[in-house]
Amino acid sequence: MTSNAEAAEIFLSIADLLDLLGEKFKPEAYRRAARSIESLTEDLGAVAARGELRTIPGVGEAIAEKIEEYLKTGTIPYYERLKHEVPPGLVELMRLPGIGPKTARRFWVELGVEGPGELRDAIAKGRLNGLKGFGEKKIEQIRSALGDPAAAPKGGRRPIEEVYPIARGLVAGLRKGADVEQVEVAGSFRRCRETVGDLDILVTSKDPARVFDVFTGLPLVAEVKMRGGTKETVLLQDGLQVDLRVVKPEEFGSALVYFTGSKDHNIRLRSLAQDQGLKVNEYGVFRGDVRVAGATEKDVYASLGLAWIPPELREDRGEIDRAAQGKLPVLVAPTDLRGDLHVHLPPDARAELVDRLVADARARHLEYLGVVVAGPAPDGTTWTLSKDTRERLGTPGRSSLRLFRVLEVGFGEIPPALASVEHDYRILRPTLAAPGPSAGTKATGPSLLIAHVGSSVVSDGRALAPWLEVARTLGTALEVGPGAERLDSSAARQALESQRRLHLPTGVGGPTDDPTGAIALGFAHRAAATAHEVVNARPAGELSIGAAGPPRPPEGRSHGRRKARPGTTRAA
DNA sequence: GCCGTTTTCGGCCCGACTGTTTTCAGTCG
Repeated sequence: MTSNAEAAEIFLSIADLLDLLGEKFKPEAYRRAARSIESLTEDLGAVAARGELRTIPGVGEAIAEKIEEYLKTGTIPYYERLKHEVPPGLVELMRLPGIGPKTARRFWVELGVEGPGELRDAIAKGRLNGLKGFGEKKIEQIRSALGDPAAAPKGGRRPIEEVYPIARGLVAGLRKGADVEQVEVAGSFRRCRETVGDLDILVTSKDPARVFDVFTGLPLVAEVKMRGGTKETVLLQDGLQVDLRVVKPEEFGSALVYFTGSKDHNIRLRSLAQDQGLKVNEYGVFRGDVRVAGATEKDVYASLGLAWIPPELREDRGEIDRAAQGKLPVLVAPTDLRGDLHVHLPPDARAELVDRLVADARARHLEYLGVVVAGPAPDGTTWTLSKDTRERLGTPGRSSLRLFRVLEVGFGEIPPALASVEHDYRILRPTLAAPGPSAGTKATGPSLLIAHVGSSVVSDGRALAPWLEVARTLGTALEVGPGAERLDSSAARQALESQRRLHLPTGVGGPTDDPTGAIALGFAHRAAATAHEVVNARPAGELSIGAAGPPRPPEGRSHGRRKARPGTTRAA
């Protein structure tokens, strides 16, 4: 069994091992290839079958060859060889905070230390004393990293929906307590990646010291790891690391670009700048010593001849070329959403709850709601909305809000208990088993279907394919957003590539701090979805879920495909 | 190892911070 994720893992491991062997540029080359492979929307095998491995950014002759080996045999001889050269414990050492490849390598070469246990011994025996570059503090730092496994997680990403309320809380705390002008959470959080490793918060303020004081005093903050003049790093109580940076107003835009990333996007921006005789860093865009942009992101991109690029697209997947050509897609905006076809109410919903839902929908200028009137309860039984609730929903007063009745069912026959429930639309909630050949064929009838497919099913590109086929046959849209039952952004991109429309949940009627709607929109942006490709961006009278127009090509490098050099088959 | 529409060789992002340093190396993001 091979997979993109596993291949990416292997290349990351190769990079670590090369680091430990003291290689200079190869590790970064392997990491870049790993990042590209990981963000691929297509199975590596399929790319290889077309002979297009080398169109993947960062994949050249040598790595393409290794991918072929991996696909054929499930392993890479070069990797196996490296593993024999480097003791496995060294990789563990390198993952400890404060120890990088150079330091781990020195322990290995100079002290014969091959892992955490041996390093602990070496420290206890005083073998680090007198070693050049190792003073008391450094040794103590390493000792505590070795003794404290909780200090180890350099990695450990968590789902964005989990981090969302934390980020909001921190921003609110800063706004309330300190004299801050602009505040923005950057990093992969801003790009709305499915998982977030840490938070990067940028602020402008006339009083940085006060900002740090306020921040340190926030209840969520457990420990200050580092504090300088412009930057503070803290650990929250749950272990999440947060970097706070105070920047000057004239630098805010360039800092935001820089810290929003992605890394590959930034690298490409800089090389584009170099071509134009410009230099980009977090302080601005410079021609010589003259700042030509920096205060806003728009200025920064404009100074490079680019349209502003939405954060969710900044992954070096051709967005920079598109921005240069003025061909960026117009992404679906919150104001494009005209309804929400997937709203749940408990069967015994109190009147206030129903009224609040309707009021919230109006406040958001939604034109219609699809309320689930019947469906499966968590205990496996079925439930239907109470008569009271239905009547209350059915009398939206003078508002023009239109209501649809939605039935939520699995694939196949409608259960007898629900057969008599009147409905306008259906939501299909597939079981986690792969759909069979005849799955869903009975689910015809009312015009509009939304599949509620688990991303646990679809996280692997190949597992999604049969679902997309079913969705195509039935003409359903697919719901995108956070949580195990919706498509993540990569699955959403594939759905769009197979001409499916998306449904975006809005969180209407839910708690005000519910991030579902914002994250769903972010995922849709990562998939480069336009309003035309979102079913609930259509007016109530024109709801149709069929194909979203002409097929879109898979994303990739847009700047021409490089031809493989003939006759230069050099090994790594 | 990758990359390039001025390059097939010679670059490879770059700055803050820390600790150990009389000028810098390593880590981190």
